[in-house]
Amino acid sequence: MSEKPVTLATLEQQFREFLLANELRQTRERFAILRAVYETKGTFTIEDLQERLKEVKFPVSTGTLYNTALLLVKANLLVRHPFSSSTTVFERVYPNQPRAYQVCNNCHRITIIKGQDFNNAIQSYKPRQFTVSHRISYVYGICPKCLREMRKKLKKLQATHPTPET
Amino acid sequence: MSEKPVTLATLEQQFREFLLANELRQTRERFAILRAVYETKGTFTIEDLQERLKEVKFPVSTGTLYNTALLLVKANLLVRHPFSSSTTVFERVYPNQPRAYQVCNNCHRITIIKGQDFNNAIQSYKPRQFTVSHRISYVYGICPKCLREMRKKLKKLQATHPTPET
DNA sequence: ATGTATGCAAACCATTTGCAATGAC
DNA sequence: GTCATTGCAAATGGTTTGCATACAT
Repeated sequence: MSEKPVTLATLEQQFREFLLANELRQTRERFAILRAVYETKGTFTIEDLQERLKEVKFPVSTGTLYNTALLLVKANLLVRHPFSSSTTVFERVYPNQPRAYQVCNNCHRITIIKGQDFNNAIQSYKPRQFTVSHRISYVYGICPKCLREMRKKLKKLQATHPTPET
Repeated sequence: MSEKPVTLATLEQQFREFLLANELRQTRERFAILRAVYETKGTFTIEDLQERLKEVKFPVSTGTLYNTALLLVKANLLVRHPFSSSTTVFERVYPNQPRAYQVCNNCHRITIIKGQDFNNAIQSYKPRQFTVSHRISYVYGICPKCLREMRKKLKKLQATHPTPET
């Protein structure tokens, strides 16, 4: 399957086409932000991005960052994750390889699922009418560590208030 | 496969066990909120929930709503969606049937994917070590309507600034 | 030249927090 | 009776907005 690790040039081209199609301008800021997104491994917040851009000597204002993040999401180059409640968590899109995240609802630890079989299964869905850009899956549950802790607590409590059944 | 439409009683039981295991109290508010979540079809915000609870004559304060929403997420009874930027969008968990959403990044229209084949594919992933509660997938892309509009615009622009290639 | 995008700082509003009062245990 | 939970209202801070300036077209 298509599995080549997308280059920055490809993403820039994609962004350029998007801007063109929507009659938006190709500014230095927008491409600097795209590059920063591309170069950031893993998830990040707007604040992280702003810091990164300062580091590479291309500081961008907060307003512009929010505005551009919105554009990048529309251009299918950036995803918003459902993690955290206060600050929005973003991550760049990996068009060729669908991503799956395992999320522990108790400790909020997040793991990227590697298994190719799972990813292939997700890839297999081909909707009519809808032009797919990328796919993201979340598997929610409890991680082993938290499960152990919860069981321990439950046992302790059952010792205090024993139930008639078993 | 397991496909029975979960009853409120089951969810209450699950919540009760969660509260017990975490040494949290079983208050009227918490169960009223669980019921409101259960009875709300589709996605909703905290504000929506608060309105709903007012309607059923069980008004709950904002702080409590946020607090309980967090607990319900931890208890695997509620999911947070990655939609919208300002207000968080929630939806109740459907433990037996994995959910998939088709999201248009341009107009933000969201469709629930029905196809059983896709859902079965997602179900097939069985991680070792991790206790799965539920699975959610998002297929991002462009809906037919937006695609048509973008193509129209592109064509119009190409007429104005013709490129040498084709 | 024209008008959109940026920077800056103020405004907004969803979410969080603190404290006194309530109610689960 | 004890202490977590609630309600209320104020504080917080992520996100949005408005306007003058810069720059892509």
